[in-house]
Amino acid sequence: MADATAAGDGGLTPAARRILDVASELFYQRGIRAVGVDTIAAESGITKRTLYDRFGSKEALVAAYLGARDERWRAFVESRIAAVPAGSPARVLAPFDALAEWTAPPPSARGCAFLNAFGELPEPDHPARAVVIGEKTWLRDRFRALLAEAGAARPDGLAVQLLSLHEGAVVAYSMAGERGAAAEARAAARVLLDRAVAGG
Amino acid sequence: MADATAAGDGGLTPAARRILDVASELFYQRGIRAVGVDTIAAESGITKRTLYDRFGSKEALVAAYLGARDERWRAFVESRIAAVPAGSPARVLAPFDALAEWTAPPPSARGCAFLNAFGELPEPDHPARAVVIGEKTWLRDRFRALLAEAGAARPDGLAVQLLSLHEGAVVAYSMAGERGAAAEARAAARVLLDRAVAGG
DNA sequence: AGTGATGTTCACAGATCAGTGTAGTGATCG
DNA sequence: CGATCACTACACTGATCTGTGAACATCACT
Repeated sequence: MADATAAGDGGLTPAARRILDVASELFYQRGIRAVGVDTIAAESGITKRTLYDRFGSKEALVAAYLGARDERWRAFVESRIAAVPAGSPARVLAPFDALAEWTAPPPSARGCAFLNAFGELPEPDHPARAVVIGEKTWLRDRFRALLAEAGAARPDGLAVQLLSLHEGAVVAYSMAGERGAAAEARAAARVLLDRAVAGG
Repeated sequence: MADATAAGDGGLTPAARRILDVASELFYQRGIRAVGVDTIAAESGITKRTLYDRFGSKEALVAAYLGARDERWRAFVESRIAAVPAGSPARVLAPFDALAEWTAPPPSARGCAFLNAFGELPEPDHPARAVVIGEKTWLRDRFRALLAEAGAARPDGLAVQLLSLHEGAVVAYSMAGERGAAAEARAAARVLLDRAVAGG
């Protein structure tokens, strides 16, 4: 049971964990194509042989990086949704609270990892593509469900509007340096939501 | 006066023009780092020597690509702004009309070239970075000016909201496959605008 | 005829890329 | 004991990367 190689770490061996951690940071900060496997191996203090024994290819490592990030982000958003009492229309705005928290302290200025990966990996069959597309469609569907729950009018269209506000706020934050973008997006979302709930 | 090497083509020689056209298409479709100068030279039927004689470096070619695209895009937006009579609050929405037109026919699905470049080129001193950041800040400032012109309340904050809606619509379109994202974003922007002009 | 700009051809440098082959170490488990 | 697993060490392949050097052709203009 107290298996050192698995359990509690997503089934990753210690070396695989280090590789994934280091690769995640490097991919995010410098870009995916800009980081070579030699660099990842060197920075994580693990041999390239082990990297390939654990992940199989750079493509698969990239997919693992984005998959793990996706999982963390979804859990974070869900926690902020759960923090708002069910039945309250403000639940719809919870993803904006999560975003505000995420953009609060460090001006990392590297923006959305999924967006960056999307721009860098146009190959339709790249294993990471499904992950990045899944992340955006998940958020849209999440908005849609929350809107339906709140009894908002036209939940499909409004979900697209809220998704746009959310994604655009990340862009405004990272590219235009708008530190208050998440708060502004939330305020705009509230206006749209109020209208749709009150029956405008 | 009838100088064949300059005039009417941004001062580009015929070979430079071909290189820039081919490189622009390849950079946009496949990503900047994914396209080598050898490929650009081969596909444009021009030698690598000429490429370096005209542009100096790949970095500079990338900057030229984004600079030209920025210029075209700004002119396109300005033309749509000019199409709305001055004094009409709907002028503020003109960039959304431009976006709707741009996302209308082909599901190119490669999204915003500036966003993609931003994700791919984190180096702070890359000559293309100023261009991509300039594009986003320009649009924000344009929104701000149009809002001030329309007498909207809180033009600074609203400009960030409209910028977010605009940029997010591109993301929703390219990544989540939302073909109606531009129209939805425009509708949301109108709600926000009406409120700010009527004095909500 | 002379000059300068434009472009070609082709070889080459030096680095970096993803990925593999082989051999060996130490620990754990049945 | 023997097998398996996780990992190291290290050399190596073949491709691709950005960028350069040198010699030559073509054309326009003066």
